[in-house]
Amino acid sequence: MAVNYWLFKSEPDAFSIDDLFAMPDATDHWDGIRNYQARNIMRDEMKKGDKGFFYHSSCKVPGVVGEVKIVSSAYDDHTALDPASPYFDPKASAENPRWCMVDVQATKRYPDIIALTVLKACDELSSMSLLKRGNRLSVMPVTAEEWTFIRKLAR
DNA sequence: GCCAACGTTGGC
DNA sequence: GCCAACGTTGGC
Repeated sequence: MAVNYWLFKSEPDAFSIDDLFAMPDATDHWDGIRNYQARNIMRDEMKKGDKGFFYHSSCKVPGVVGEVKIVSSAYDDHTALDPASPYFDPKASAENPRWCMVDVQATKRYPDIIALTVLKACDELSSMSLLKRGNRLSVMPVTAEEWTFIRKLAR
């Protein structure tokens, strides 16, 4: 099956690409997704071997900062069951965990951020999910064309 | 810190 | 099942 491409948003103050690189094997689980659309994407469409951009949001210069590889398919997000976790969901249970996550491994950090303003200026990306008005999904699909084009912007 | 856009909740 | 109220996201 062909490799699919994704974009993972994260607030760098909470979890940046450097934080991911600092983990053993530069790998961590992408927990805390509490949006059904994003969950369904992870659960139903993401698979091991897929690739993704790491995107920094809600910060001084939002944009794509590097690349990750998906190293596991989706499994239960245990943080939903942990009352001490900020991602605790009282409606989740062991029988119905509700939420899931995948494991991602950082593979590349771009020397310079590819800023959102730069992406917006590219006609080639005019239909990209990330740039659609009002889009707030924290995990979203990227087409092969967009993947190739954006990678070329990295130095 | 503001605000537009969107998702979720809960009363009816 | 509708919809108003509320909470969250995220760029600016």
